[in-house]
Order: sequence, then C-alpha cells, then structure tokens
Amino acid sequence: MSTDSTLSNLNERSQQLFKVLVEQYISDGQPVASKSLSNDEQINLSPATVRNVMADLEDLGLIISPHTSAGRVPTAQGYRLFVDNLVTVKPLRGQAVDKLRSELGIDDSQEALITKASSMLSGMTKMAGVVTIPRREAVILRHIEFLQLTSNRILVILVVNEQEVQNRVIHTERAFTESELIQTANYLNQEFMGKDLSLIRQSVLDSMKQERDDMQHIMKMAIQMTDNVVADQNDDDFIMAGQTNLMDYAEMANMEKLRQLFDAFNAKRDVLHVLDKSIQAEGMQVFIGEESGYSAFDGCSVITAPYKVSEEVVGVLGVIGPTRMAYDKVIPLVDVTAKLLGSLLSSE
Amino acid sequence: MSTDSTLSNLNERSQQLFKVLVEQYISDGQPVASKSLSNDEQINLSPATVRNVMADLEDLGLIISPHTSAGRVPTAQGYRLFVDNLVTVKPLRGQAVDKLRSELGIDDSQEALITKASSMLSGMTKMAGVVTIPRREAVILRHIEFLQLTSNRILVILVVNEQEVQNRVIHTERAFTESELIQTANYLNQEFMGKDLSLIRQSVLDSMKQERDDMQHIMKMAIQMTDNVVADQNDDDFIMAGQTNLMDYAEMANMEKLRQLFDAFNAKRDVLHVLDKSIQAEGMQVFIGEESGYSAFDGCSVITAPYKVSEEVVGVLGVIGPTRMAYDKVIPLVDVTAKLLGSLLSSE
DNA sequence: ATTAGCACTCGGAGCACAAGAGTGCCATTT
DNA sequence: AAATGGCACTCTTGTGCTCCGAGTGCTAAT
Repeated sequence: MSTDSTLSNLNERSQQLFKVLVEQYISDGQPVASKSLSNDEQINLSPATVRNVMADLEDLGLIISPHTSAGRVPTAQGYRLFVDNLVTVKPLRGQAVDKLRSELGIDDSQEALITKASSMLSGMTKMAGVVTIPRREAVILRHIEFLQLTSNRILVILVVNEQEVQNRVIHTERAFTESELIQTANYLNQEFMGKDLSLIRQSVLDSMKQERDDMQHIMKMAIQMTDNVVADQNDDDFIMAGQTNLMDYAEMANMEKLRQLFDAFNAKRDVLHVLDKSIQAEGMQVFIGEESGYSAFDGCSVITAPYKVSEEVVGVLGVIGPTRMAYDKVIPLVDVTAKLLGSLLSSE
Repeated sequence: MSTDSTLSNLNERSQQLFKVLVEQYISDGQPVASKSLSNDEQINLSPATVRNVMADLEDLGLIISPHTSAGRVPTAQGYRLFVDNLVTVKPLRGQAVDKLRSELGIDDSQEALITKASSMLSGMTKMAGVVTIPRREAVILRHIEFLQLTSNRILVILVVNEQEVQNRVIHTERAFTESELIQTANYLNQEFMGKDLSLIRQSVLDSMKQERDDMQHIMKMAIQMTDNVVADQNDDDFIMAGQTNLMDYAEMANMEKLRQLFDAFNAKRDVLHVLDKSIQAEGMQVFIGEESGYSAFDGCSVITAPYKVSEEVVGVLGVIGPTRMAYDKVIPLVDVTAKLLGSLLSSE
C-alpha cells in the first residue's frame, strides 16, 4: 500500500496527531502515551479521544504498542508516511551553509574533499557519514607510457582525465627493446590522446591487422589494461566516517545486529547497492529500516543525495543512522552538503 | 616487579598449578575453582591444598577472585608471567604452514599480499589482524617523467623501487615547452636512475649552479616532490581486518569500552605506536591489557612480530584480541605469518 | 463526536528465600 | 611439616511473590 493511499484514509486531525506523535518519539525515544499527546500545545483533545485516534492509526499499521501498558511507537510504515508527507524540514540558515562551505573548502585535493565531506556529515549528525568517490562517464586518455622492469615485465603508466595516474604491470612473452616500447607509446599517444578509453579499445582492435605480430601483442596487453581501468572506475568505492557514533544509540545495543551492520559496512557491497538506488533516482532518498532490502539495515535509516559535477551526477553522499533520527534536520543537511560538494568539485 | 623475580618466589608446584589455572581459564572463560583444578589430571592435590596455593598466588598478584564464592581469574600480571615463562606454544605443523603459504601466495601485488595477510590473521584467530605497509629505507628512482597539464601545471610521475608509481602536480611560474620537459626528464633519468632519492636531492642541489635559471626552477620543484615521497613513506599506515570479530567476545560486551577500542583503530595513532614498539624491539612482542600504555587497549592483548624483506625489518604484523586468548596457538601463528610474508615479499 | 470513568493488562522494582559454588581456616592425619 | 577433611561463612544466581504505576480499551454519559 502506498503512503498516499494511507494518507487519504486520514483526516487532518489524525495526520496532525500522528505527526506530533512521531516528533515526540524522535525527540524522547520513549513510547508516546495518549496523555502526553493530549498535553501537547498543538493538540486540544482529551486523552480518551487521542486513544481513539491512536487505535485507528494502529489499525492502519502506522504505529504499534510494544506492550499493553506502554505508549505507541511509529512503525517503519509510519516513518515512511512521516518523511514523505508530514515532516517539516528546517532549512539551514545561510550562515550555517557558509560555515559548512568554509570548513569544506580548505582542502583542495579531491580525495581530501570527499573525506572531509564524509566526516562532516558524521560530525554534524553524530551518525555515520558516507560519500562515494566521484565517477565520470568518460575516461579520457592523456598519456600512455611503457617502462621495462625485467625482460618480460612491463610497467604501463596511464594518465587519464585531468591528473589521475593509473599503473599496471603486464607480462609479455618476449623481451621488447627500449625503442620498440617508445615507438609503441608514441603511436598510441599520437593516435589516441584526448580520446575516450572505451573508443580506443575498439579502434585498436580494428587497426590490428596492419601491425606487426609482437606489436599486436603489446597493444593487446595495453588494451586489456584500459579495460581494467574502466572496470576499476565502475567498481566504485565510498569513504565512510563515524561508524562508531552508531554505538552510542540505545537502539543499536544489540551486539548481534550491530555486528551485522558493521560487517555490511566493511563488505561495502550492500551499502553500494543502496547508494546506487539513489544515484539512479537522481534525487534525495530516504530508506527506512529493511526497506532497503538488506536485513543488516534493519533499525537503520539511510538518507542520501546525489551530487553533480558540471550538471552531471557523479556520486552520492548520505548519512546512516538509527530509524529514530531527526529527519527534519538531517534531510536538509544532506541536501546542502551534496550541493556544496558538487560545486566545490566543479570549481576544482 | 619483573616477572622473573615473581617467578623465583614460586616453587615448581605453584608454577604448574598456575599454568593449569590460566590454561583452563583461557579455554572456559569461567573463574577456576580449587575443586576443578584438583580434578585436573596434571594435578594430584586435594582442593584444600590447591586453595592454599591459590591464596599464595593471589598474594603475589597473579590471580584474583571476582567475588568470594567464585574461582580465580588471572590478572594482567599473571598473564604476563604466563606468556613470558610458562606458555608452551604449539608450533604449526609443516602442512599447516604450506596451506598458509599457498593461500597467501596466489596474489602478486604487494598491496594484495598485505591485505590477504591481515585477513588471514584475523580469519585464523577469529580476532582482528593488522599488518603495516612495508617501509623501505632506500627509495630507488627508476624513472621520472613530466607531463604538461595546463600552461603552468605539470604532472610529475615518479617510478620508484620495483613498481611503485607516485605522482604529483606542481605549479610553475612560466610555461615550459614539450621539449624542455623531455630534456629535463632525460637529464634526470640519465643522471640518477638507480640512485636513492635522498642522495639525488643532495646532488641536484650541488649541481644547480650550472643550470639555466628556469631549468633550476623545475628541478627544484621535482626535488621538493621527492621530499614528499620520502615523507609519505614515513607516514606509515596499516591494514586491519576482522575488527568486527571482536564484537563476539563476552569480555567486549561493554559498548563504552568497545567504542573506545574501535575509535583507537580508526584514529590509527595509538595502534601505530604500539606496533612501532615491536619494530624497535625487532622480535615478537606480547602486550597485555593496558601495558601498552593506552587505556583503549584495556582488556585486550596485542601480539606482534616484525617481518623482514631481504634481512631488513620493513614492517610489523599482529593480532589484537581479548586478553583471554589462546596464546599457545596465536603466538606461533603470528610468528610464521611474519616469516611467510617476509619471504613472499622478498621473492617479488 | 467527545469525554469521563473504570476495569484490566503488563512491565519493572523490590523483597525474601533457597540452592549452589567456593572460599578460608582449623583441626587432624600422614 | 605438609597435605587434607571438615565446616562455617560469603556471595551470586535464580525463583516466586507482591505491589505499583503507566497506559490502554471499552462503555456510558454529555
């Protein structure tokens, strides 16, 4: 059932009451009682009436009672409805944005910037921050160079894009002379500098017939290598910070679950998969609890936003924390950080 | 008080009894009672006699009773005596060594080898494994290359040692022509290939007067860069695996302490400092509990061994786990792994 | 439609009690 | 003199019990 259809089952009053309930639970961490809601300024209803409404909300699956004599707690479905339709985010004041920008701006290398962004996210939220390494679609060859290590091991150095250097050792069947290597490198540089690696691959395969046999061999090797480089780009990675912050939350006290979560962080695969959903959606995403499809994230929410370098989405960043988190503050923070990081990376 | 002087206060029987007590505690995790020791095959004493001996051991500070009606548990001091003088390590069978070697041997890059060693240590022990990145004293220049990025930004590519590639961007005041750069690179390569970076630094400074002014500038830049490379080498790092294994131990159930430990792992500084002690001692080391000097390691032991590449100590590896660990098995494992890693790195 | 009232349920704290595990010490044995 | 059996004592652990407070659900009254 979509949250919209659930929403249509709720009148204004129920929505308001539900909203206050969730906000109160998020701030206190205690199940919310009818009396406590009734006391709230925004609600002018007796406890009994509140109870009636809460019973409805429970029937809709939005809240649940841990046991008979406790208040109510939002369910995953409840959080969903809350973040999609009810939460009133508190945009950051311009001043705060400036502060973020200046903190982020002092580093200049891309790597340092990413790391800083991640630890800022974790520092501001007291949860875990995560930022993917930016991935650019096109990988432009700038320069290629061969260097003989031993008689049949050649170091290939590849400079791509602005200033990324990649290197690999390839093994060859026969020894090549210095000049052969230089010649091959010159050929490749003349022919392909400034072109996209994946295009080069095709071109070299096409032109192979015209080359001498062993030249073909080394070219083939070089191509294989460019393959790896492209693969490396796809096999993307992320920088995480503040995992240990999560250990402070009462809801993470279960060591078994916590371990599963940390294992998932280390394995990276599941985290990447969740982040990937966000990059595809091209907008802010909030994953609540097991919604993400991974049991390790049970009890956690992941808030993500893609970031752009010159109009193109190149990565995602976000925050991972307990489902019970201050969505109203975290959502705008993630949003702003994504924009800041994008603009700083673009201006580099 | 040294463990040796404590040892001289103990007769053969007390030592034996203490040893059995520690072994039993390590295997069960429960305080050891007099009756339980009395039942042990190796001990032919009544519970009452055992109690008398245990009282002595307690006076010496080797064991302690958590409360009146519980057995005894080794103190940090007790563990110290145990590992220094009493533990009988069980050397790995040759077969097991072969298995380790073959598992370690399939990777070929240095990075992969280190990572694998770390995860092997953690996998075999179910604790956390750690391996420092090897640091070599000499950094031999193999090849240098300049590549113009924009009019005043030059990418310097440096190949050092066997196949390490380092790169930096340097900013210059004026634009250089392609041929100037090639000429400079050729000069440096001809003159210094195969020499140690720190020597090169001196040489270039000496020969500077004879060069043209702007050539001097670019050379100066290049030298500054070699400086950084050497500094990078010193700013050493380690690869850790299996931290989450530690979450399974009952003695780590305290979230507060566990967090401190994990924070220490992430900060790296304290871990590096402990590992450094081992590299200086040039032999296997066992740090027990807070002995290491860091309160975060309270309740943990660190077992380390330096590893050598061609007779020179270049790094340390080890295992971090609860003080209550199977020293008899872990010690030889760390020892063998250090030797294996050393020999595999040497043969690369 | 809202609310007051009331019976009911459940969890948690507090207490007493018994059982069990171990010890320390003393008197006895070897 | 060393080793041991015996025994009183201490402390933890588990269990059963009661009581209290918090909160609900339902019903009848407004």
